[in-house]
Amino acid sequence: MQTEAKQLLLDFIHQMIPNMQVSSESLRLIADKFEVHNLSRHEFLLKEGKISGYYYLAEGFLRAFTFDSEGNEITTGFYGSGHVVFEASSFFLHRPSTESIQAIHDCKGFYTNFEQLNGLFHNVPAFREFGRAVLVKEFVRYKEQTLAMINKSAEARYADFMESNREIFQYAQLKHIASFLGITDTSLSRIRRDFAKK
Amino acid sequence: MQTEAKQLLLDFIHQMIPNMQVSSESLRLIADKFEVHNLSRHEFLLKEGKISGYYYLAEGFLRAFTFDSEGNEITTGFYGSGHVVFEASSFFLHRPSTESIQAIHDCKGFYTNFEQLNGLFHNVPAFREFGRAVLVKEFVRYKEQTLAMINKSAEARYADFMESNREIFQYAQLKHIASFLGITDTSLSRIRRDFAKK
DNA sequence: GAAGCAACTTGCCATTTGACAAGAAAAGAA
DNA sequence: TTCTTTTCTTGTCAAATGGCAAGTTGCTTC
Repeated sequence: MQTEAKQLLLDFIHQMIPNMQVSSESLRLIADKFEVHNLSRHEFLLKEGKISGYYYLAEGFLRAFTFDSEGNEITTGFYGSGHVVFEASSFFLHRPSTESIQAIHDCKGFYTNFEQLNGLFHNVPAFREFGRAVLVKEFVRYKEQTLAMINKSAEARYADFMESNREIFQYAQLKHIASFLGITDTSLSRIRRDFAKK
Repeated sequence: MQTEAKQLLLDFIHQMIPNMQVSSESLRLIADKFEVHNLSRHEFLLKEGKISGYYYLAEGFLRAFTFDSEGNEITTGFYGSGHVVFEASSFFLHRPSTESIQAIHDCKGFYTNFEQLNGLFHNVPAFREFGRAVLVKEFVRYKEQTLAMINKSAEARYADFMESNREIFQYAQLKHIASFLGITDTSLSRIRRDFAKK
């Protein structure tokens, strides 16, 4: 069902492994193991304490967050269309997640779990390559994000965020962007005031 | 040369993919692509601006660091024996590293680069699985480390670090541990004073 | 061993940052 | 639409944190 909608997923797979031929039989096997999963704004893809699945986000925006030692909600990531979204520790170790992931805009995508994904790795060689490419992409992305927290000032991180995430910036709340940048909403407000002056 | 020394590497590979049979021919291929690489204390495995390789640390201790926007050195990771050490962004994207990696104790290990590793992935199927396992392990490790920075207080992170890294704690300088924990050496000193009181 | 250097601790002070609160603006519900 | 709730901004204030400097300890090197 909804196989035509899954074309988005198959296109994405092809795009992640451009050098590999994938038979239509393999594509069918892959599409079968993902199910259409849409979210409306504020709905959760993953709740703290649950075990993360593997979600290809075809359309919409998501936000991951956790809590600091004083109980403040801290945003750990934003995701736009074209990303595979999962919480690595929870997904690979089958452990309860300390992060939650929530839609900040209506989302369309395709969902699967560890077992199904492992089955595909086993049965569809080209899909292993896809899995590896996703892993590399997300690891690199996460390292760059965390290193920027060290290397750049809050002002610079804010400027970069606005610049390279124009779309997400439209939908995310400022308080969520603030905690993502490692500051409070108060401080972000002051940074924005100073930016506006120039 | 030094093939007998490389047994440590081969043992490690076997341990990372316990369910797979690897022919002795394959093992030879793998061992050939790694070269023995030892470091004395204070020597660099990777310098900022260079492109990261792939290093299996058989013995010794390493420290990764970068600089914040005010020029302070910030330690981003410690590594003990049994770890594969590389800077993900630099290694996978062939880009100059923003981190440096330095020995904090004499090290023995085995080194290779992206091209050699890719060749192995191509020629030795079981090694692909090893590469994937390493990637998962390091990604999970890094996520847990960065989430702990949010979820736990500096005191708790210090207690955890002492508890689960007794060996590294022996060799690492307190100022390096301090920046790893996200605080200054001054603050760590005060935390230690308070810990000692109880 | 002695001298020199680096690491660690501690006190004092300045500054940044966040907490809190009040008001304005925007978004959502009825 | 109007009412209600949430978000955002801005001010004041308090507190945590870091910078700096001095003193001590412990390594290293000659």
